[in-house]
Amino acid sequence: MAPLFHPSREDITLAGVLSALADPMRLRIVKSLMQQNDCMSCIEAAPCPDIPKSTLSNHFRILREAGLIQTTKKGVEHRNVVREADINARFPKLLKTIVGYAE
Amino acid sequence: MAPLFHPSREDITLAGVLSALADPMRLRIVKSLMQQNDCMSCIEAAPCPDIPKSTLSNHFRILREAGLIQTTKKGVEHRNVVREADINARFPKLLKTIVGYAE
DNA sequence: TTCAATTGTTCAGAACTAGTGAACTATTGA
DNA sequence: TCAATAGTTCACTAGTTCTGAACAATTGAA
Repeated sequence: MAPLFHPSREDITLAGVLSALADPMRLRIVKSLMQQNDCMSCIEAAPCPDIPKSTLSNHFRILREAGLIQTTKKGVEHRNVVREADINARFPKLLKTIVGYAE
Repeated sequence: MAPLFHPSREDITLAGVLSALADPMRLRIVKSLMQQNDCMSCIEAAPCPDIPKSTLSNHFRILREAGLIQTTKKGVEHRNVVREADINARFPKLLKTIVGYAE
């Protein structure tokens, strides 16, 4: 399987971050990942259980390619964590401000 | 002609604001409107002169419907201004943080 | 080893959205 | 009355998103 793509810190763009977070489901995923202070599988981080997994997989790909999350394979599941340091280095306070308004 | 639609302050959503600002052209429009401290016509606020006017009109509609700008007719042109007070009331610091990172 | 269960990706088609030229409306000034 | 200007609306095309189905990888049990 092709390795999962993650942009380097410098390649994280404002437009990419904003459009990734503009989707309510993705914003809730990021919020729960940040609250967890730990890695979560895609299913654990999903905001509700009845989302088709192809849809969920797509949302995680968008978050990953925007540079918002880091995904590593661990056994059968993918562990996800928010790249807070990278986002904060690039756009200080942006992530906290936006996620703070997430329901 | 139908009057231009503007959402009330309470109807401004985070997702609407983020997806409106996720487009680089719209973000630049908002930034130049904020720097101007005055109303601007659509053409004045456009980031470059060769944008088709239907495209420009569409971007202004999206900004308007997201609650980011207030548009009023004045003679032959439309004067636009950012609804800073409304956005700040709804999502304090959000606008300034995002626009601060606009190129 | 083999098989089933679990987690997630990829593919393809349907539904939706965005960009744009052309036609249109409204206002102004000559 | 006519031309010029500023925007909107329409229709078409191109591209994106959502989703079910098929697939791949890992694990644990028989």
